[in-house]
Amino acid sequence: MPRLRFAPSPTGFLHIGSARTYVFNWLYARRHRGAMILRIDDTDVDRNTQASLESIFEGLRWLELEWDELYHQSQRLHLHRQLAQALLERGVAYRDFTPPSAQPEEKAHGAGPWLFNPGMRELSREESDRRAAAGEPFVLRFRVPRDPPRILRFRDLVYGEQEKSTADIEDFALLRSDGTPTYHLASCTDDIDMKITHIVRGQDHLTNTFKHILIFEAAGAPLPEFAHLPLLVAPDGSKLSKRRHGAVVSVTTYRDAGFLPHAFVNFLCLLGWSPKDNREVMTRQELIEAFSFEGINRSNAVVNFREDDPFDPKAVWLNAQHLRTMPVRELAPYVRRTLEQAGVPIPYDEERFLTVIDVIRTRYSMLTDFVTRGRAYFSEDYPITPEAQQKLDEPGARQLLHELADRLEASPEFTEASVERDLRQLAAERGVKAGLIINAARAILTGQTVGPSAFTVFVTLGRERVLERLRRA
RNA sequence: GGCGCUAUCGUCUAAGGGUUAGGACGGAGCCCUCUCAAGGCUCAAAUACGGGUUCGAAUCCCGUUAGCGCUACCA
Repeated sequence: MPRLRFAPSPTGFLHIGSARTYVFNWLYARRHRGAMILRIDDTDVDRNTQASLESIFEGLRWLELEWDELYHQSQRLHLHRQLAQALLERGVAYRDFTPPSAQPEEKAHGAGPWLFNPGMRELSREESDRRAAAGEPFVLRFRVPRDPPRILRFRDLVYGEQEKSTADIEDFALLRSDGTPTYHLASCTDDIDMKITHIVRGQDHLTNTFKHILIFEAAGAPLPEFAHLPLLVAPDGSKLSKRRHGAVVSVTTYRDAGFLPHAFVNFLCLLGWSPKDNREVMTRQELIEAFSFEGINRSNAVVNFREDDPFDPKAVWLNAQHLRTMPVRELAPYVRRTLEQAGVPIPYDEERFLTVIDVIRTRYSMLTDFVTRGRAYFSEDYPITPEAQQKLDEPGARQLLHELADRLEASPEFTEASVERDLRQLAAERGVKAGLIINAARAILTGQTVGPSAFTVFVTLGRERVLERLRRA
């Protein structure tokens, strides 16, 4: 059974790129009936924050992609140290007593890459033990094979055959001088211990993978499959960052803007992945069934936002598609929650509520549209736009609306057909175009000049509210 | 600097030796129409550049350029 993991470090809010990584992991896990593991990689105590941790859970819960197991790396430090100790004992790791941050600028223009600190690889075990026992601080480094170097290879599920010489890999740190594990050590230790079968992560880890292979080998553990994902970038090709690009990179921004979690997931999937059959609007189940690493492409994907419009037009379009086509019964709870949060009343029983949603959702693209553009369908307290005001101010319009109210009240029925008949008859008798009354009616009934068919609006609102509003005109 | 990855319409992508290089979003237009959407139809829009291999290259190879990643006691 496949075991996948998503391992965010709680050093910032949940990033849209991280969310996509989670989605791909989840999709593969579900597709192959595997386990989805959420592991909080909180080994960098200086940068971890509680707010960030909460943002991750909040964001992931909103996506509605549940995980099966949860771990905190900080509670597993003993395992990391255990492996570090074993590697030291076996001689594949060594202590480096060089003080930190000696020459930061020398590296910048240096001719070759830094590989290790001189003298430290050759320290005898006795001297190393003695200095450590004396309390001298050290970092534990991996002794990367050098004489002769080795060619490391693996087959990435997305990027294909990869190889790199150990001559180009520095003796990376395993343990910091305060004894805490670095990312490489902690991550590999846990991946081994949790029996992770597929490591699916950002392409920024592609070259790190060689270090990880070294650790896996040294630990005597079988290699998992690796699949690296192209990165999400800003329109100028730079990587997405909160500082430069603001709220667009945070998943809570999409939630607050009225995206359906499901549509957002759909959008994320389309960034760097394709089912290759031209399908785009897909349900969760369709995504699960269609997902495979072969469909992932290898170049970075641009999230197409702008200063004045923070959302990728395709994301908005996808949201509209889902909003309009998903079973109305599934949509209703989201609409209800959105209205409740905005303090808008819902004067309907469940069935009527569904009908109203079904009528108005055909022109909406965001959940928030229900509280803004759809306000008049729920509340008596709705604004009249200037355009709508104009329709009402047409000569004779108000008088006609009042007359219409009387006729509708007297009419034996109140259906789309009957309302249309009554209205058109009134227009004919008064010698005006039906459009005049229709547009004025929509204006007073909804506060807007745009929306569903006016006759549908009449019936949707119900006779009582219609009469009251027409007479108020 | 070293090592690695990538390059198809503005954006997301399909085509992986033979297609008028396909679809979608966005844009323009037409139809429909009580408005606005939706829907239908149409248009504009791409293989980074230079070499090679081949009867034939977006596709394979080399180079250039550009972007990105790694090169930390961050992850």
